[in-house]
Amino acid sequence: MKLINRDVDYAARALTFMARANKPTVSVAQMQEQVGVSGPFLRKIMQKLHKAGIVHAVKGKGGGFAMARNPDKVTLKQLMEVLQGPLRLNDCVFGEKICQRHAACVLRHKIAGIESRLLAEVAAVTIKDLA
Amino acid sequence: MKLINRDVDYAARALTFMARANKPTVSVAQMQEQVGVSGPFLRKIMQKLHKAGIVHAVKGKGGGFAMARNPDKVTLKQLMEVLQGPLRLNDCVFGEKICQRHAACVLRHKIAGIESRLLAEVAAVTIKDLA
DNA sequence: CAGAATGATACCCGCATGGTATCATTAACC
DNA sequence: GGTTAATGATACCATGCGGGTATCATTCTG
Ligand code: FES
Ligand code: FES
Repeated sequence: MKLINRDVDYAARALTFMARANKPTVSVAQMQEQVGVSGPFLRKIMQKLHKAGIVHAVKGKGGGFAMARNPDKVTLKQLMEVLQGPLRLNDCVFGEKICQRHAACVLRHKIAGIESRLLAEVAAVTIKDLA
Repeated sequence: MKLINRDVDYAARALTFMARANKPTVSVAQMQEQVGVSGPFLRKIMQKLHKAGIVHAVKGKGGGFAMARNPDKVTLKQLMEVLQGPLRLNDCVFGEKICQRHAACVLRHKIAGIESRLLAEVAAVTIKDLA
């Protein structure tokens, strides 16, 4: 089981790079070597971050990306939500509709507790912490 | 992201069923309806639990499975380890060999902390709790 | 207008997950 | 001893998805 996937991992590195760079904009070309991933792939990730409002983008020559908020306002949890969907550990293997046990299911209850504590932990990690 | 997969889910239900049944052995045929899964599939799971020493098995007519330990000695963590491998949240996306940053990587550090706390939580949930 | 950058999308591929089928083995019961 | 009911072992299949590439459109600078 992986807590984070590659998208999140690369995003975290790209953002820490940007946070340290302290330039108005950083292009994918400038980041890709440090981050260790191909250009097109990193672009796709950055585009998602852009749509989510975590970075803003400047098109055209001399353009690139820049953080839209302070590094201590971007959490690992946010990246996970944007790049791999909301964290739902306690997904019932059956659809909720089908499963009659859903409300009473003890296992699901236990896992829900674990999930909420885990969420608090990933929400506490910010880009600033990583940079 | 799923914390547990179907195997673990079904195993948990089958074991709680067995814990409540309080019979010398329980056959797959007796469990499959309650657990809500096809016979062959449940058998495969039970066989893994058997290899892992969590249940013991009695072959032949009138046979079946029984818990090898007390329900409060079987944890969710054990089931996860047996049925979906050890929990390693902080798997580096690169191989450890390749990745120079590995030792220093702050993200990996943070995740390692989260992982150890999560492990403690799943180790605290036992079949007895579910039954 | 040319070139450098992102935006949007479509496609591809390998593999883990989830599930089925088949045959072998063992034990109970008549 | 033969039949039947159970597990043991294994091989097979299928589908989704994570991870990655390719392509074209758009926008800005100079
Ligand atoms: S089985 Fe659906 S919630 Fe427990
Ligand atoms: S990138 Fe390999 S450990 Fe951080």
